Amino acid sequence: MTKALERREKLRIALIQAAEQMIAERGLAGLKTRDLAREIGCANGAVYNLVADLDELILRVGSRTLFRLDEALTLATRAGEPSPREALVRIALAYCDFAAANLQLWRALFEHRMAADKLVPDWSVHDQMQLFRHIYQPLAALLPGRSPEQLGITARSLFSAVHGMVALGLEQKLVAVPLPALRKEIAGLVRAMIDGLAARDAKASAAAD
Amino acid sequence: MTKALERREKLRIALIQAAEQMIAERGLAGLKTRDLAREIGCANGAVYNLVADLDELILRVGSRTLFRLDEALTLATRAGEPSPREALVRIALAYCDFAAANLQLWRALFEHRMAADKLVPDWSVHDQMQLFRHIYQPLAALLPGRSPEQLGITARSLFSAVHGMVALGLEQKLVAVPLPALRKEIAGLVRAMIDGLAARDAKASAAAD
DNA sequence: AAATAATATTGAACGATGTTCAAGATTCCT
DNA sequence: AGGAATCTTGAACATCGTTCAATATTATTT
Repeated sequence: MTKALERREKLRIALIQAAEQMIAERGLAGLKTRDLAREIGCANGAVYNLVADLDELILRVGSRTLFRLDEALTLATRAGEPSPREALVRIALAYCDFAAANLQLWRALFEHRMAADKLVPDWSVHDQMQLFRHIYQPLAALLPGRSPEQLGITARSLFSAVHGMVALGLEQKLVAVPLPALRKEIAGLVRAMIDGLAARDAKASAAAD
Repeated sequence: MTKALERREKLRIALIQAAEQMIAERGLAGLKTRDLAREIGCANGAVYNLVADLDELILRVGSRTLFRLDEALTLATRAGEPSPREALVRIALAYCDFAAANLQLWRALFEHRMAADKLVPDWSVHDQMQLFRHIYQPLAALLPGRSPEQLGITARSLFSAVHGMVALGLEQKLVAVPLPALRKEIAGLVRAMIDGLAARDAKASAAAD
């Protein structure tokens, strides 16, 4: 009972890789079971032996994308000894760069929507939370007066704000903005947000004396 | 040659309204030509006498949504005489409230993606630009040192940042955050961004003396 | 007002798609 | 080696958006 399972596992991996490549090349809407089957050399029905449905396959690709994104964000603050403020700027720019370099795969993370009745499996939800931790530590250094809960919320807000700038900035619909200009804007607004938050906390802490 | 055209025009309007209601109730993916045809009382093929394809229909609904959103943002700063800073906060909260109250229609604005070859018609692109103008005026009052071009870019960045917070905040995927908490977060981060931007500009202008 | 031309509407049909499942091929255990 | 268990297959199904020849309706002409 090993030969069959080995083959299955190899095919499973090939399937996920083929799906990743297909999304990267043709977008989430370009992912077709028959093309996938032809690509990995099996019947189209066989896809459903490897994966429950397309939703799971998309989530599996999303998991890989999130992992690579996590690596990119980790790498962003490795070089030198950036201040917490500059670390946050670097993370934001790394997020922007990753999205630009992996446009379709990054879009798929947010475009995909499960059927209303089915719910996202645990392993997928868990992946998504990990991103905020990159922001959490520098933010904690910058805003020492805040509780862990407050910091978690603020970290998510900061991430969301940068995500919005990247999302609308990379959208062709609105005025196409060149990538360097977008990076400059992101860096500027991140610094402004941080300064504004720190000033507010400093004032609150002074008033408490 | 008037009887036929009148009927057509009435049906066209009914079609767009039916599509709007259907998206609001079942989401963009729940929009089906056969259901629309049954709803407005015509053959499913007749939909293509009223509208080129589903893309156009979705854009027409989007146009209506953008118009209502514009109204909501206009209304936000009408009452009282808010300072520019508070006007921007109100606009951001109005955006959040509109998105929450029109969740599916608001999502459709950003979920929809044209086929790669076809391009968005002019009348639809034009609509989208108008939103930034609400932000432009208060921002110009707060950052007097900036050129119109700089203000336009910053206005778009501010809008994008708020959009990101609303988009990820209303997403069920991530930790579901209650609406009042989201509104508080948005107000806080908008104030922080404005303060940070103003402080930066003030410092630059002082250095120029 | 009747006949004819022009136009609009219809709904069956097409091609694509995700998904299922009985039949056939393969693998595993004794 | 042979039978049981399992896996793979690809044809079939349901559902889409979209098209188009046939039909019904409206407009124009005599």
